[in-house]
Amino acid sequence: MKLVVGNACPRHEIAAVPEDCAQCAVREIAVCTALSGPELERLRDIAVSKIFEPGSTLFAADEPATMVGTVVQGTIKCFKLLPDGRQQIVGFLFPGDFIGSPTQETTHGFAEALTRVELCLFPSPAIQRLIREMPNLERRLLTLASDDLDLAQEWMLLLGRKTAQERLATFLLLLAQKAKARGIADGPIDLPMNRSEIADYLGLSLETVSRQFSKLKSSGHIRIEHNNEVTIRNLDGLTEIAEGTA
Amino acid sequence: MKLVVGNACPRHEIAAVPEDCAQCAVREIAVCTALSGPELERLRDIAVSKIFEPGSTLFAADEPATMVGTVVQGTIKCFKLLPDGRQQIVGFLFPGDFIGSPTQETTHGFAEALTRVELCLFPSPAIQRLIREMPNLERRLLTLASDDLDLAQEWMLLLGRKTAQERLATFLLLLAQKAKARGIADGPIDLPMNRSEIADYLGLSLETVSRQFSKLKSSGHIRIEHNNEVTIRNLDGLTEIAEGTA
DNA sequence: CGAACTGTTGAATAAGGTCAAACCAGGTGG
DNA sequence: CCACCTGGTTTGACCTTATTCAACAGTTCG
Repeated sequence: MKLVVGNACPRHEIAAVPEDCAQCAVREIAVCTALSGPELERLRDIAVSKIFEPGSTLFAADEPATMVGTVVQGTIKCFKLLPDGRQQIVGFLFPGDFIGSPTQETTHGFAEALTRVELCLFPSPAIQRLIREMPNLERRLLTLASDDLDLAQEWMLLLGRKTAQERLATFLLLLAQKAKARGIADGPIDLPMNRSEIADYLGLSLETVSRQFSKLKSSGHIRIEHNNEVTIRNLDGLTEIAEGTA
Repeated sequence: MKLVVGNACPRHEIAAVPEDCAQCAVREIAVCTALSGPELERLRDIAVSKIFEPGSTLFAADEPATMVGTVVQGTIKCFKLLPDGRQQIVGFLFPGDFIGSPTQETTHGFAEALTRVELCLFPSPAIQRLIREMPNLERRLLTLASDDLDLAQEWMLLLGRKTAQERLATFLLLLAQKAKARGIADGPIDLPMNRSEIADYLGLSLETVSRQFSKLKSSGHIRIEHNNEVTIRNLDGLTEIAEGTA
């Protein structure tokens, strides 16, 4: 596996790259779970590891799509922009998530690192060749795309029809669920994004997000520590709020 | 190709089914464009034609996903519901569009016919077998899923960040664009859905949709006939409104 | 300590929702 | 033929929710 350092990454930040997929932190949950043996080796052979510092841009909209890959470490926000600067975050990506679309020629949105991010990248021409030759890989990508589509549609329901309170509750439950999928034990949920970014994900203003946090806190549904660690104290109650059945 | 009639379809409504894909109205734009010759024949062999009357349900949420297919005629709304009845339409499907996800075991939303709908359906087990054997088909499905995902994210931007006026303008431009893709010449756009359904797609109330129609009408951007035929009189202006640059 | 940042809270405002009445076709039946 | 109904739509008046603007608090870091 080759090692490349992102533009925004100072020399001294280069991380050690695992030679062996078996030791990879996200081996069990990323795209590569679809592969094993020689197929996995072929994928590893085209992989490039790249580090991005917090705040750095992974790609902008309407550029040629040169890379797709797996998030190994850190959190990414994917978003769309309106000409006047209004922003809608369409998804946060965590370790194990796949970034980029292997079928699209150009990017259709922006991606930015919220924390220090390590990516396991696959250059487009190479991955497209592999997809052709490895049906397992293509099936996995189709499954991922379908799941992403379903999540996006669930979010359309949230953005189109839910109240501010319901949106925040849904968001916290989603984070909890995603953390669980990554094998992170119950306990405080880490919020690698700030209030403004949560607002841009939920289609709200940052003040409204803050107010809704306060409400959930004072109603005893959650506890907040250091502004970026949330503990769910009443899962059922929070679920009812999220679904509008409270 | 077998012929099956949907529950809601009285006997006398059975339509003639084309024996030959070459004569199919959506041959040039549907999934099947990825295939030809013997592959196309194999797909046709598992296909089942089914008619749905306006208002009938194609499938509900959280059912086993037994079918996927192509819309041959008519318009479908796909939507999500909240327990209290709030509805978000996540997409309208027109002739040539693909419905259903071949990878998902259960449905994740509802689908309902807005007009008389003719579907060219592929039963799940059979299509999954074909996908395994025909990489062209799988690649096409991956492309479709990626495109759907992008549209869904574009809609998240609309639902999260656009004003009522911008939403309606964007909606009309989308319909015009989709009509064009189906090879329908410029000219009045047909609205097979009512104001309430447009509202449920745009995350608005039906009254707000109506008011925004009136505004676009009196500002000369559009003309409306019979409440369901819209002519765009100022494409550039409408585009500027849709993007928030007006 | 003070600057810069992020988050919280309050007051005023605006956008869109809700409720209700009027409108306008397209049918139905006297 | 025309009055009447009916469903969808439009329009108006009022209300609610979330936004905007603004002040303030808590942290972090030089």
